[in-house]
Amino acid sequence: MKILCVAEKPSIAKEVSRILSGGNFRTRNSKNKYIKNYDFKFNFPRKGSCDVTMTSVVGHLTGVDFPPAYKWGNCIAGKLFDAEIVEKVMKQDVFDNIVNEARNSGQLMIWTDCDREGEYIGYEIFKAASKGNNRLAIENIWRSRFSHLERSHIIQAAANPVTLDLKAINAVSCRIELDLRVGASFTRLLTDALKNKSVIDAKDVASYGTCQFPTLGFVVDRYKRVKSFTPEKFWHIQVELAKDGVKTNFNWTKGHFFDRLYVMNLYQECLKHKDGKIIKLEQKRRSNYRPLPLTTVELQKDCSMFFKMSAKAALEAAEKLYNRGFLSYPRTETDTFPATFDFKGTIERQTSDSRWGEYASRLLTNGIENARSGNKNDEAHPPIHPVNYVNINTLTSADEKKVYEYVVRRFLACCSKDAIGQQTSATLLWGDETFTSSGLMVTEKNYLEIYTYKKWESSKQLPKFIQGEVLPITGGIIKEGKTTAPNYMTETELIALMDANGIGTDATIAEHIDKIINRGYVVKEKKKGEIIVPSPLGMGLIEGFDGMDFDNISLSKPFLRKRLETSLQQIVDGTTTKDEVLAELKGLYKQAFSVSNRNINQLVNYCKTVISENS
DNA sequence: GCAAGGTC
Repeated sequence: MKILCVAEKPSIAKEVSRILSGGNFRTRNSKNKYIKNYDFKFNFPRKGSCDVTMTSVVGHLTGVDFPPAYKWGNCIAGKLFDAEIVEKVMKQDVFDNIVNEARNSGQLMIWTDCDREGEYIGYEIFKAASKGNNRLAIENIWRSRFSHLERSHIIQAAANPVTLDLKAINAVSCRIELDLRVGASFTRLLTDALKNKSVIDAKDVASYGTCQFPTLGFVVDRYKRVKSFTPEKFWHIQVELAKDGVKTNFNWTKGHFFDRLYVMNLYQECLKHKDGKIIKLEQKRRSNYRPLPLTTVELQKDCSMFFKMSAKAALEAAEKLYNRGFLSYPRTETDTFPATFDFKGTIERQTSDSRWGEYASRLLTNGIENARSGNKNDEAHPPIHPVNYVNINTLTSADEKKVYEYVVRRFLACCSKDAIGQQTSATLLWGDETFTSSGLMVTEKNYLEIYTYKKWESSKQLPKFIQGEVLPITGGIIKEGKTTAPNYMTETELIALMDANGIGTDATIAEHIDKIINRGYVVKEKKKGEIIVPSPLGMGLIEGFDGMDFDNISLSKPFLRKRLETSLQQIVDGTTTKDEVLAELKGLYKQAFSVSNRNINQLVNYCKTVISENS
């Protein structure tokens, strides 16, 4: 019996082949330069000794589009909500390889990632394989379930296949259809209308996407909050006292008030007392936690914050390092290491480095701390970690140097002890009011020694107060402050917002940000750090849509996309169906489209006004 | 010329 195994990407095909064959496999090339076919023997408990060919695709095999009758210009944009959709092969050479290899195979086994998209890619592989071999039936397809590449886990997965999950496949096909219909119809509507009035160049496209616009919406929303902010004054009491020649400031436990007179009255009462009394002294042990295992989103947030690197550049650098075997797979949502993870071996490979090698050695001698466990798991990939050692001086790209060093330091930090400090705090009673002051002493830096990006330092120490002691107040004043505007959006914050609202995935968040930059909807600006602000066009589009009278929905906010995500999960869980979700969400977007279509001139004129006001 | 999702 011959069994054809197909993974989602070349690296998995190679590694699984190596494990199942015990290293004894033959490699054949395919027409695609990334894809190899591996032949070996393996004993499947259900079939006995089999000839296996293991190969892979490179992500999705097929894409969707409208038939020629619905080409841009051939029909009105609104028609696209109910137009026929055709599937097209995007990578013919990859597709052909599956067709060929399936011809004389008695069994197909899918080894794609254990997530929703992986299930759908499995279905695409099945369809390609059936082209070459019509004896393959979907209900007989083996689907392996594996979440990492540890040997015994892979052997287990090979022995215990399940069937393809049609519910997950339907969920993805629902997403694909909705994104295409909504994206294409709104993009054509916007582009044609804006071009018609010369708001955008003839060569430009004004795209709408279910992820692009909520992303743009976040940026516009923040920008408007900054611009419309009016500071408000507030008042509070601050006290200073001196002991042993050391002056210490105490802060009011009541915080601050916006009513000056009220604060004034309390202050007047305080002033009747010359002395204050230390009524409480406390010593607390403080921990500063080592970081969680690294996900893609965290990597991008940190690289943006620490190195001013765009999310896209960070992911690209990590991908290059992965392709040369230096880092593990860089697209992961998992922040927990598998129980079998080889921490010792991974740390040992870093001991020769001149920057962090000594620390790595010390960890090995003094004991590796168990990494913390987060609560995210994509069931497909482990957290990002260094695989093989590379001296960063030999890397040519500055981004790659930074990303590799960061991943190593982050990993070593994960295996280190938390930082420990002692916090001393004192409470002072002055008249009827209480005030506090505290000092921090970092006693053990631990992970902070290696994770140099983060600062947690000792503050000024408190003098040795004594419980109950009465000390003269050397300064008690009313201080005026004012509320400050929120800051402009940083890329780090934008990534966090998208992640929290389910806009995009670990693999696509960076692309969405990049896209709205390339469309000219937002720009990056240097202003004490890098910020992202909307362009007049981006402002105009969001405010234009927000000004329309939709029925309880918004085209610029993340709610609809989030609702889709929730519905997709319900399809997977079996509590609803693809048809129901499509009917509901397509209906909502279709309504919004017809309102937009009616008011498109208003939107265009509005964009025009905003642009001319800002030029 | 349109989307978002995989991956190289």
